[in-house]
Amino acid sequence: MGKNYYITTAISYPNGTPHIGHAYEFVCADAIARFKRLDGFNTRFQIGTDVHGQKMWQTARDEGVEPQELADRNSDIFQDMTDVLNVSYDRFIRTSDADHHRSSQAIWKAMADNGDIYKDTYSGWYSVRDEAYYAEDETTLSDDGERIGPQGTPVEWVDEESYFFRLSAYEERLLKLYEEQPDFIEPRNRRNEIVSFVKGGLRDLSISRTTFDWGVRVPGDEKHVMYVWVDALTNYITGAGYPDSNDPLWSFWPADVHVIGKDITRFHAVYWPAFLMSAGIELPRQIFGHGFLLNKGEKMSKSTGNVVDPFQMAQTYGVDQLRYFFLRTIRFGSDGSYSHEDIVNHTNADLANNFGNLAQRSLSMIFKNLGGAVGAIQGGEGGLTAEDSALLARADATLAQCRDAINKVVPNEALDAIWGVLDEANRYFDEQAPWGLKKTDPARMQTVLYVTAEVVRQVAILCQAFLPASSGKLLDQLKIEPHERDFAHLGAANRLDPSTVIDKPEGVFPRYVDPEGA
RNA sequence: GGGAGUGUAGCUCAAUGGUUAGAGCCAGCGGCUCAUAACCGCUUGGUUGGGGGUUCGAGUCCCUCCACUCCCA
Repeated sequence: MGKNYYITTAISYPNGTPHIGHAYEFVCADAIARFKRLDGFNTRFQIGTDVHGQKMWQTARDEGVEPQELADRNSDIFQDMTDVLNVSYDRFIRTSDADHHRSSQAIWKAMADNGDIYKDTYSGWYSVRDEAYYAEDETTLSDDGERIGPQGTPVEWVDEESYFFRLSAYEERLLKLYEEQPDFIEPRNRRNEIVSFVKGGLRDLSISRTTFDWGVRVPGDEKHVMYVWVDALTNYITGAGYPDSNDPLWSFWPADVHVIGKDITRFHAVYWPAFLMSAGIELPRQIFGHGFLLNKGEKMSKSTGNVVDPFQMAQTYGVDQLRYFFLRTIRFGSDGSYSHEDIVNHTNADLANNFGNLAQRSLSMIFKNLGGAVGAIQGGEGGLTAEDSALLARADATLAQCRDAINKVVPNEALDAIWGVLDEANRYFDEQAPWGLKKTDPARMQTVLYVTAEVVRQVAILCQAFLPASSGKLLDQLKIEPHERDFAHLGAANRLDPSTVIDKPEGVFPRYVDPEGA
């Protein structure tokens, strides 16, 4: 096994059902996880739900069910969605899991032992919906006399005993972290925001509540439950076996990257490293805050009714088609826009016409003219023309380009590189015109078909990270054994086996056609 | 109010201060017939948000204005 690689998404708050933004995050993280796995890393990928907090408690109460019941029901839907989207998680954690309670209590104790937790009285305005406290001057009175916070959500006065975390003591250490490890927060502009936030001064953080009991109990003081973010963030080390340093999973910590939405960067880039420093635990290597998906350039919200159901989208366009759209057309880290037209255009132009058709036209010729037998390159490697060699060299070089892109957490650039190969392969196929060679030089035709099939093989292997189901089907058609599908089988050292005999090929990327009357 | 960004072709986006600002999609023309109405070639398309400045040279740096986004208050 190769080096360890640990990647996580944020854990979703299952107060409602998943929306397309969740799907986007899961798919992008999955592409990276799959890529690392194929590239020989001993990879662990965690995803899950954050089921605690006052909001869940209240929603459950409103529905007349137990919080656990609500948590289970909605977490199931989130987990279903990750399965539908072919997301290859190793663990789907739920913060109600027993080991997670143990882990959260352990980190609490570690922080307390370090003298960073003290009990005091908290007085102030609290927004249940934001899970956040606000100062008086951050709130306003709405027209109907209700006090609302800066996000426009109602706040209520609370005056309760609470434990506090000495966040103020970590200001300098955090700034030092951002400076010494400039890629701790990516992309850059979010790093700048966090730096200026911390420079503005940090206040101690209220980290427990007594007004409800849905959460992880504070060790030694049962009437308190932990502030939801304390236990939520801890999920990342729970998944690595914390606090049991003998657990084999502990070798995965520190995580290589936490993939999160840009809205929760502060929790991950300020609170989380402070908690870990306090508890004496290594810090994750990187926090990557991705952008939001906009519907035709507009924010999605329940009030405008433009919220799209990811299950429905997967059904309509196909899972790999949806994954492709997310991964190719949006630079991870920037906001992205989607529309029906955009998705259809990319599905047809890139998947069906470019990749799908290249596979189909080359494999069909092999099936029809060679009885499915791929055959060897005529004359061995020395029999290759300059055009053949150039195309193969380009395909061979693609893995390195993809690695660069994945290490920068920009999958779209990996796909740009792959599609560059496909463009060239279509051009090559056209210029070589094997259908003309059929009569004039059948041996040459066979070499052209071999070279093209080899490029299709390499592209399909690379694409497994992004389009797992379709790529798998293509590799099936090429009779590539499961153990020959990782990245170690790319490049000149492992060409397509000349003894391969394929069956009648079938297209793996259908064109999207709008239903009649739509 | 303070701070950080963004603004480039109809659309989505590229361009260490350095030839004539590029690519994909869309559109138009031509070619091909292996293939999924697919593929290949060519073409149209730009006052780089406006104005000013620095420079031999500015999409890029500076000032200012406009529009939008985000963070903080």
